[in-house]
Amino acid sequence: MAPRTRQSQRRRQVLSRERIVEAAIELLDAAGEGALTVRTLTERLSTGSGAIYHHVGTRQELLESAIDTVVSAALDAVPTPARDREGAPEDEIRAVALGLFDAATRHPWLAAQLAAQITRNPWGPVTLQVFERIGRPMRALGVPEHDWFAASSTLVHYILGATTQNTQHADAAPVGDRAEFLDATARAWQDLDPGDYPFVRAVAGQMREHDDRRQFRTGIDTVLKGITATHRPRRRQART
Amino acid sequence: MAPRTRQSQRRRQVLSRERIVEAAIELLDAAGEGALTVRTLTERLSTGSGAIYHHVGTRQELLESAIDTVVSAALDAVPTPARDREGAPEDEIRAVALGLFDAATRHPWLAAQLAAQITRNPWGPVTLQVFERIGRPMRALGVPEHDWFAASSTLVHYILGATTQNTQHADAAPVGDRAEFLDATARAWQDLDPGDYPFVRAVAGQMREHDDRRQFRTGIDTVLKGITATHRPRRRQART
DNA sequence: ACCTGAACACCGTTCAAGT
DNA sequence: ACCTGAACACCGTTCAAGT
Repeated sequence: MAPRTRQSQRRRQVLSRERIVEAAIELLDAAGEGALTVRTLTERLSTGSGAIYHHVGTRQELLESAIDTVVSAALDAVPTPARDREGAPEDEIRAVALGLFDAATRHPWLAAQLAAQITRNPWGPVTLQVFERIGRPMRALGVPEHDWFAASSTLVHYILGATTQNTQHADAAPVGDRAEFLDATARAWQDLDPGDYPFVRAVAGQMREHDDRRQFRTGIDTVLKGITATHRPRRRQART
Repeated sequence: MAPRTRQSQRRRQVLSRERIVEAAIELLDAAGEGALTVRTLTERLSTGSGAIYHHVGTRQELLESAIDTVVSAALDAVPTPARDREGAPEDEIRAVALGLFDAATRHPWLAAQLAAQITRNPWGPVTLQVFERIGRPMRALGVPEHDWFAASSTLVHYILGATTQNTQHADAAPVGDRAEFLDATARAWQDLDPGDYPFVRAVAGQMREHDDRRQFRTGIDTVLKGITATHRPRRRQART
């Protein structure tokens, strides 16, 4: 029916690195890291494996591109405040951190992959971007220049650890039964030997009722407070 | 030469779950996660693959046992203080955290695997142990009971994030050239566009000279300070 | 019960060959 | 330049068969 001039369109456009990365993200979102396979990719894009390697280099590299794409989009969506207003630095750090947290929630594979990739290449483009967006507002927090790297590292490490821990189990479970999962865990905790695990037993109830995102927010606030308390000590510090 | 009565000894004892886990840890230590293969394991233990599956269930399970073994050993090596002495809770939390950090340094595969496994099964035996050892002293920090779970989570998340980020790249690089690696990274950072990455550029020098372990320690102190500052506010909190 | 090792169904990656 | 798809060298896991 349609004229022949745009024939390439029905056959799913031309292949390109972007289209491959896009398809990879869809596969990852649908079923986790294990679902990203060169063969699945060739089916979805109806090509041969060679075509993919022509554009992409390696599966690992493709995964990195997927991470980079998602993280960049998340960070770009966080607005940069116009000028340093009242209490602005804390607000921006919170916004960046929550932007990452929410991206990890939307893409359940992200946190684990991000953590793994950062260990593999600690200073790749993704880490760089995260550091820049966290570090820039941090400077307005009263931290002396020689502590900038340490303070921003602490924030970034907390963000990475918390998102990894909180975002859903990578491949397993149909996502919906989170409440059920927390409930089962809480019950298991309550059944622990009180001699061996008094603390875990005591917090089982809090664990069941906690809200991941809310807790992440208060965690960020705790770290921010630690940074400002260290560098703006009010009067002398209490001894004993 | 030796009498026949102990024939089993030369042929590397009998196979057991413990011996398999032990061999797995050796393989991991020697060459990272990729080196742990059922086939390599059968060669090292001179058996068939079926023998391994008879004892172990699955490769994933074996990996979890390896993690559990190493983490348990690290935590057990940290002494529990006799009674709550002066400033003891902070000291114990620091000791536990550093125990984990040092274990991750000795076993370069550990941090990444720990992070991955915790995402897979957030409340498995490993997480449980870590939480218990961190949470117990934390109670003496002045945190009200309804915040116990949140405060201990913040600590644990920071510990996991920082060890993951700081412990060497999993499989790559012969470990030795860390200084060289930091140097190359610092140079790359200094060459970044100052318009795009002013912060990262500014801290490149600090990055090169930083000491991972020392920085981890100050990170823990920052989080601890954040916790105590939140829950023991001196006078009223400064507004604006 | 404990072990053997061939066989199965998958991987990622390469490469001669086509257009 | 871009793509095809068979082939290669690996995986984890199973299972009939042995002791």
